[in-house]
Amino acid sequence: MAEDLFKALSDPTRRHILDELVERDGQTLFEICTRLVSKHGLSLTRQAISQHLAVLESAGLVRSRRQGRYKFHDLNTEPLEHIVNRWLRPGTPEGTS
Amino acid sequence: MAEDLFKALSDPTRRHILDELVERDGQTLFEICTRLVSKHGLSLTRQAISQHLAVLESAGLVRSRRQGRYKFHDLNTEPLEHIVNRWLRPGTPEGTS
DNA sequence: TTGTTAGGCAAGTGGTGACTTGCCTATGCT
DNA sequence: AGCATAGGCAAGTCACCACTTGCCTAACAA
Repeated sequence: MAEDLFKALSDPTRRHILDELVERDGQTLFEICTRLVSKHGLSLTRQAISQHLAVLESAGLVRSRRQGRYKFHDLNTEPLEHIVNRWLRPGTPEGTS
Repeated sequence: MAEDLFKALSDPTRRHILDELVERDGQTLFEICTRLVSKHGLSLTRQAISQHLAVLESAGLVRSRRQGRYKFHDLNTEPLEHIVNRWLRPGTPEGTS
């Protein structure tokens, strides 16, 4: 649903998580935690990141695959491509690509 | 700022306003109010829409021009084009357009 | 089996944002 | 002038969301 997508993107921490997954796909929860702390200076609990990942996953922006006791998270940019086209003028050159 | 842009898009009423402005550009506040009520069944106060328009305008998605006692609102899709490119994989075909 | 690591579940709290209500200013018409 | 229309300002309420705390389960290693 579009509602979940925009709500997922509305939080800056979740956008930082997406930034991390663009750099390196298939990260685990603890990896994302430590990289958010070291690179962006965010001091958040593991549960906070876990909840953010759940929101991103329900929005279709992140897909997760469980492997043993690890859970790897992969980015999925496909939902992003629809959100801009919604408000493009009919006849605008960018819409015809 | 990117923060304002995503926050502006996070509200469904604001997205409906953008939908209205795509259909007909340069609408006034009362026009947007009546069309939101008639087409989307939203029952909102004039002030609510006014505040939404202020948010959209501070995000750069709407530009307003005052003319007499009327204030016309125009859509500006330019900020939308940056938000997708942020998370496109380097090397993805869509990113090279 | 004991300990450690990776992750999940659930309740509670604080702050922000959407919406309303009430009143005020400004433009245009007669 | 007087009145109606188009819009703005400010305070107050309410619900939702981000975040924490505490405890629990599952997998691997010693």
